[in-house]
Amino acid sequence: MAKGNTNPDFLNGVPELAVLRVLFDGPQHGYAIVQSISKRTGGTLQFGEGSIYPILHKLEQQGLLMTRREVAGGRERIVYRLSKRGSKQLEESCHRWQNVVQSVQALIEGGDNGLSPVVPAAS
Amino acid sequence: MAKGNTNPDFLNGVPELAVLRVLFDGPQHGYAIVQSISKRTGGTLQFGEGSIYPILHKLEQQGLLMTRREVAGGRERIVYRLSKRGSKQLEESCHRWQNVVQSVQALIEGGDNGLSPVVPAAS
DNA sequence: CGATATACCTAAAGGTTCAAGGTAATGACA
DNA sequence: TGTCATTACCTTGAACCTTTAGGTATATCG
Repeated sequence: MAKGNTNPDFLNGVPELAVLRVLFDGPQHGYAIVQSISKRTGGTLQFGEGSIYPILHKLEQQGLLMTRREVAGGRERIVYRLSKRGSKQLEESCHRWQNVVQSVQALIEGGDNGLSPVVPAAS
Repeated sequence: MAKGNTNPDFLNGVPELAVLRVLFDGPQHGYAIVQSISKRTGGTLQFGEGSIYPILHKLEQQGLLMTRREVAGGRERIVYRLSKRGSKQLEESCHRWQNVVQSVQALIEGGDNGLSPVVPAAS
């Protein structure tokens, strides 16, 4: 049954970053966030609701998101909006992300240029 | 305790990739691998031995690494070398990594410009 | 009414990484 | 000789995150 393949490739912390980023462009409710992410990445990044909602709740608890109840068409929806601290966190997360990308890139590409090989054998 | 906050997030599957990449440049033993990674990334990526050894064992079990016992200075060391399948896996991992990077980048940068919405504004 | 899409939420499961410890052998030093 | 620091290898326990797969409820359309 549930194959439970958890953290697939290199996505870790990415859903959280995605949520923050999407909300940066304007308030949305959970269901819409899920689809915005998919839409924005051309379907490459598809996080299910089961991944997003827990994050939404966590971020709200941390004060990074504000919520507001809205009624649209008789349906109640919870609209999430980025707080000031949320914006800050987004910036920080982006920064860390770039940092990781750079490091990994250096690792991948930084093959045999310049660096001296590990030859301790002297004595 | 807890997973601490030493290393930022976004590192999932990265240690594995790092191990494969480092070994691509030549056989090494575990301890050296740990330090090679740190050295190559200028200390940005520092995975402890507790992270690396389990990966080493897993990769060996999967046939991606070959081992050879060596005796250097009376000490026995286990030297790991990339297998053919390991090389293939490295290439594939790099590819997936680039893929994720692209997607996230699109998400971060692709605010509301450029991409055509799904609804091409009829009438 | 029944089916579908929207909207929200939770539980169980599984894999990953981390910190922190443990064991040994060597070489240096006094 | 004894001890210290370093190298090398290994294991454990906890905590974390994401996913799958459900569960609930309302509105709209045929």
